[in-house]
Amino acid sequence: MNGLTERQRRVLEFLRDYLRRHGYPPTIREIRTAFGLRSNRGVVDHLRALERKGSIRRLPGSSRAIAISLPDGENVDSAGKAKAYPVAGRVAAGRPEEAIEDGSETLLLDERLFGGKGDFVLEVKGDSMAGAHIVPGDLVVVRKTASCETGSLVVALVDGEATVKRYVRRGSRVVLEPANPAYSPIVLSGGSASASVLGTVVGVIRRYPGRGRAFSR
Amino acid sequence: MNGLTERQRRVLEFLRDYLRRHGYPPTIREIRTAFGLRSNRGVVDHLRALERKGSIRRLPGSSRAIAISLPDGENVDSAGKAKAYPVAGRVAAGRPEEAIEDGSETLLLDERLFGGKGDFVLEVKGDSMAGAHIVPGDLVVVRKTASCETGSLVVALVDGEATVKRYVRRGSRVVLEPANPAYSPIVLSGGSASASVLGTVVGVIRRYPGRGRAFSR
DNA sequence: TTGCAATCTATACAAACGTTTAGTAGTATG
DNA sequence: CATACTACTAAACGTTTGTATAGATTGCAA
Repeated sequence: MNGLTERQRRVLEFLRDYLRRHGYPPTIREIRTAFGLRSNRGVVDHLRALERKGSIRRLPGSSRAIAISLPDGENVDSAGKAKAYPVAGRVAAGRPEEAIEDGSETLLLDERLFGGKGDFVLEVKGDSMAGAHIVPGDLVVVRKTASCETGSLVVALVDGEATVKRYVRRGSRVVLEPANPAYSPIVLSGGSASASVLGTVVGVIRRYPGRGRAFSR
Repeated sequence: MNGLTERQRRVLEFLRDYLRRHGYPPTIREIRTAFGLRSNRGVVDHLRALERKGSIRRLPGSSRAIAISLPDGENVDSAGKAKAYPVAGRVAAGRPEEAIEDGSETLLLDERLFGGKGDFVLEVKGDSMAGAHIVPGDLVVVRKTASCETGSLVVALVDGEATVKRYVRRGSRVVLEPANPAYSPIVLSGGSASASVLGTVVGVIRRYPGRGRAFSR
């Protein structure tokens, strides 16, 4: 289609990726390293080919001066933005929704980290998920998902309390298992509304005690 | 407002305009010429101010390495500020300092979370710290500290490799212990330079696999 | 077989580029 | 009144970076 060789296509892909991630194009040496080459010349050849075929434009003699035509309506946005996550409250401390409406706080995180819509943050209270390397005090990033995959961590509302559990399908049943043998699993019967899944855990943030940490609840 | 001065606002505007037009950011000398300045220093001051105020991010020492966070109003504001952490590379994959200079990426995190100076981010590779609830793929936030408290987690450079260990003082000796019995502890003899502590782990960020996660290394 | 294009190694060099030090002037802050 | 921040000049420094030269290797087509 483009008349590009496989190798050239890959180099172009790398250029686009780099630009998207960094906001500026790579140097020749960076490209060289990325492809494991030992000489600049290989890269120069590829760039020349790409320019000849119209995929890029270059400003000779100047660093990083590679203009890449991005596909579609993609922006040269790049720099990375922070996204504000509402901090809902403590897991096992009441309905998080209420806490969200309560407004209070938001947490800024790089949108590239989790980058979903309608995500929120909860602080973990109990140690029922220590087996899954989630400990009290951790902040979990929760995504309101319609469905859950088996084995994924979820935040569930059980008897009015929000807790972190592992979501497991056993035949026709759905079981919410803690990762700590000291706790007992919860069976989600189909019709009952005794427990509901609020969302999937997509991330964890842990802060170790120390000076200079201002964010606390 | 962003808290930018009129002059700084114009420089930022120029950066955006240049990027839109060329596809790559300008050099310092190009900015200088555009504003009719006679010294690089004026431009450097503006760029430093813009970076301090969160409008741009830079990769020190490298040409045209200015990442511009675009939409003006949508910037980091309101609740708090985001801080840019350099992503150094992988723990147990070479000297992180080199990786930082290598440039790569930065990660934006709420300054209230860890909020220190000279912090950087590493991706954990091995499972030597699973006992401390740090698993492969986790991002650790590292602070360059002069001294360490006993029992705290540190990133140490051992035989040219960066690894996460627990810092323990045993009488006159300092021992770097893994939290996984499969690995053996390392004794830091006073005079020897076989291992050095890069900094203290002040945070952990874990991302669970899923769609819509763009940030990967 | 010859020839060409693509891909790559190795080495070297000059220009481009970011950074620094030292210093000046204006303005706002407390 | 001192302190701090913005905005700039001037000159110099050291490195990054693109480019060039001289090859080698492979695959494919004339």
